[in-house]
Amino acid sequence: MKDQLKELIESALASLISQQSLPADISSADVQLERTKDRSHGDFASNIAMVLAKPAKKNPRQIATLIVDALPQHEVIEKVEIAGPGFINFSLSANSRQQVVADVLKKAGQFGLSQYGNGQKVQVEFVSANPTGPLHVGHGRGAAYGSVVSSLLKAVGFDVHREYYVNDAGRQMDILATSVWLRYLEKCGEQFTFPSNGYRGEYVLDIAETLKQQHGNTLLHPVSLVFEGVPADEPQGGDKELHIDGLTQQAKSLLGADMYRQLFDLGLNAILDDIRNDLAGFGAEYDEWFSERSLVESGVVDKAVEQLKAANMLYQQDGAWWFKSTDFGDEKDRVVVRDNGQATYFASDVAYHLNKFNRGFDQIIDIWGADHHGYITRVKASMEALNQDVSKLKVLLVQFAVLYRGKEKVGMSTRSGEFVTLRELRDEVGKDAARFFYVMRGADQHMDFDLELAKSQSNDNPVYYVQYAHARVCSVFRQLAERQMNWDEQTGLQNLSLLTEDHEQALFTMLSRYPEVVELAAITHTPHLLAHFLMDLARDFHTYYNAHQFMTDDINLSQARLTLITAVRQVIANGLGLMGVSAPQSM
RNA sequence: GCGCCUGUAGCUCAGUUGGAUAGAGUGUCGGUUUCCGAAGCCGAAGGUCACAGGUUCAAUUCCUGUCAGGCGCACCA
Repeated sequence: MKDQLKELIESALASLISQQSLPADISSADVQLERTKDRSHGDFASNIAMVLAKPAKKNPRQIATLIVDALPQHEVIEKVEIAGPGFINFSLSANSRQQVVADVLKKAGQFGLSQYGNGQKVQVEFVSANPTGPLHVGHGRGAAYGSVVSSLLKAVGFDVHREYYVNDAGRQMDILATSVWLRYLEKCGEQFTFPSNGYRGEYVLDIAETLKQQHGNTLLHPVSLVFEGVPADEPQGGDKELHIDGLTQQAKSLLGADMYRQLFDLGLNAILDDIRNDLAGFGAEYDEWFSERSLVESGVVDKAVEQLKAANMLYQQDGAWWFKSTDFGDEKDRVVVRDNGQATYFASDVAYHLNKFNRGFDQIIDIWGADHHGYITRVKASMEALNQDVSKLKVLLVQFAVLYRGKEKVGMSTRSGEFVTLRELRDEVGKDAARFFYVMRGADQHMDFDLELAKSQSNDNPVYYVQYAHARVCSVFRQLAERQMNWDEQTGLQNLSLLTEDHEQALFTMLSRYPEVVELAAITHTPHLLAHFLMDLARDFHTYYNAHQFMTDDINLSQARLTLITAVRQVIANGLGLMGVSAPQSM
């Protein structure tokens, strides 16, 4: 519809240019056509006359008149008006406004999908939380956002590959493994002070219990031996980092490399399974779980470092290898290999991103928590240094949701184990409400998440409002059956012209906007537009419901109305589907 | 100190990538049910779009500065 109008304007411009009424260097990209906010301004408005005022050296209303006169006749247009400073307002014909209902019913679940992306390959990486503990509500926003962005891109024709980067290498995982072992020692009856920097969550005890069931007391070493030569912990006037690293060394040497690896994997797999499970239950599906350890152990990380060296992008200082990221606008250079020979987290990130580029994606989207924004520059710098096309890489930041319990702010710390898990949120609020709530706000908006409110299941939560609209249509059809009546789609479609009420016209407009909203939300990575659209559509439906009877004495009118609300139900279902929220028949 | 994000109704947030009279939910106040689900609907009140400049036909939107809040600034992940 919009495209049709645009073509008409372009052909008007072309004929004006050929008549030399307008200068020739006007590009069709200048043609902007927008939905009007106000019904009295018609359906679409173009500001083209005002944009052209300067280059054409004519006043906008004069240009608008020229364009309107040159506009070809077409059945979709009911009326064209020039208004305000030079807007050209288009009103669509009743016939073309109704057309959308037939379109919705015909395409059903496919309505709103498009081929905009043309099959381009897009990789979307999201959540990627360290497998050192269960996901908490902070990860929930990234999970909801990432999965809806993926669905939207898929809906508009991109070939989407969703990925979770598993940080299963590195020091944090060693600390987890060490924590598990120490809890195991406690279960074996040993007594000592748990390291201040260890993982203290309940889940560590569970894994330790599994370890004990599998291995009995065979991994038991006396505490005196375990703590022998280990630097003091912070509360004892020492350094907590050196303390925990010392304990990790003890674990490795006392248990041996093979046994330590078993212990390590037990913890890793237990937590990773939990995360997988959790995300699946939250409606966040993945195509691939990409292991950092696989990059390290297959030498890909070392290779990436070598490539940087070969490109003359590294230098050695104080025993470490530094990447010249300042050459690419970073505020300081970054260490890639530490003086102890260990590669940094950044090194594997370079390798991982290089791997993404090598896999041939047209677009690479990283969705990170806002606390990682400092990494954007250095990661992009490394790809630039390795001659990759950095414009393919987009990093989308998701701001933090500050948790409240009523008026009270909820503190969060993974180490101390005092946090609200995503699973807890799901159990109490439900997947639907949680997802809708998270995605309802722009990702760059710092949002307040009130757990009390989300748990309350009150109508403060807009997801019920939208779902209720869907259920309400279903209810109408149940009522229809009870009255021994039925719905005839053909009769309905043939009588759409009877739907002349303002409420009905408003719904036509809303339905035809849906594909535009999906496309815009997809390409600008802003799923909250879809959430807001659904709330608006639901409100328009509820208003309509209250104002008019669907089952009237006039059979043709009734059939037309039933056809309209069936289309409304379909679009709500499609929209909720993209958001990963269910569309219940009754509530 | 530097960087990123944010500042819009009492509160939570939209604002179609510069457009016409700045919107919704919630809260407050008032109305609404012989009728398809009242988880609904209708109305009222509520604004210096943080502040000050600049860019142009037009600025909540873009630029600069100031103020305020969040988050980062490791040879941690």
